[in-house]
Amino acid sequence: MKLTTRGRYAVTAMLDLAINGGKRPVSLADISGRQEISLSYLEQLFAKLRREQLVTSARGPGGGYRLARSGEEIFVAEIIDAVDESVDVTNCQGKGNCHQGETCLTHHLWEDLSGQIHDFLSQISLCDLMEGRGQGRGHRGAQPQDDGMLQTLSLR
Amino acid sequence: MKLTTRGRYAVTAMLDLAINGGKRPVSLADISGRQEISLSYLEQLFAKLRREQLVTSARGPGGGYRLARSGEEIFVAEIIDAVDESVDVTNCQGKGNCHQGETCLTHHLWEDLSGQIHDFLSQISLCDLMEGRGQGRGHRGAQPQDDGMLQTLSLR
DNA sequence: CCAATTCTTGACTAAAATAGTCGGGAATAG
DNA sequence: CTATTCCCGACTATTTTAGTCAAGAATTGG
Repeated sequence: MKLTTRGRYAVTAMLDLAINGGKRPVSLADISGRQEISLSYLEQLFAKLRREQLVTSARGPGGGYRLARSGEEIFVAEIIDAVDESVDVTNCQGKGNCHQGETCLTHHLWEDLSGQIHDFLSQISLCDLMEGRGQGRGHRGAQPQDDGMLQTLSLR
Repeated sequence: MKLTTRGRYAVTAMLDLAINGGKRPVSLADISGRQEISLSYLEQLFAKLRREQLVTSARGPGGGYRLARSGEEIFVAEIIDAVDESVDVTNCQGKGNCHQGETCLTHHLWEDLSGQIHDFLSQISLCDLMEGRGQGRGHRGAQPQDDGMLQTLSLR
């Protein structure tokens, strides 16, 4: 798992698609204009998103992209995975050249940690983002004093 | 918030410090050897970690670095923040040039999302990582079939 | 005091990733 | 037809990452 501006672009574009995509597909030119992302760069991102079956495309006038599934079924982790190839944690995998197991230990720890972040982002759907809160289906019962999306996540 | 190999290096190094640092400080040369990270690169990272008061240093023979606090009180988010300056989400901040509020909307959403990841990583301490599980103080009661650190995080 | 050790700092470099450009296509709606 | 839009590959500029080098300051052990 990796978290860069590229992933942000992709999430932003998908969110734009979720918001502005009704009956008709949305053209990249539109997204480019609204989100101020270079058109050609969007093309590259959407090539990947399409390969991962997160969007479908339609050519010709009035064409564009639409979400391949409903916003509830598309999760942030999928989007980031599609465009950001994950970091390689591989210094010593398989080769057994890690002396006292130290290197392998920390590698596994990191893998586990990024796995947890991944799981976390797998619970936040585009729909959750649209509704203005990010905690997805791992919900806590709504508190009375909930004030939108800026509360912290509770992990109880 | 940003998540790159650089942050991984820092977490790994801090973990090494937590594991191998008892009474005596640990030299960067040692960490470099164990974790296979270039010494000079470690120096740069530790300069930042020191500035953020996550470690203390001692010069001279037998010198090195030690954690500034106990492992329970140092959280992954702090480490990553110290070395990875966060991404700038700023396309239109303040200037009010975001037309229908669209751009600002997604920017805020992203800020919130990365804020949540930040909060999440703020709950995982070095100690948690050492003990072989990453879920920090937001713990669930230990299940009988818990098998180390590779279980997924439960968000119930 | 001396010498080896270790941190401290800054400047520099190489390699990789990111962001963006360009030009030519192919499909398709009107 | 033709304008629109996706599609694709190659190319480039910029930034970030990772690593190098060199000089210097503090400190410990002998």
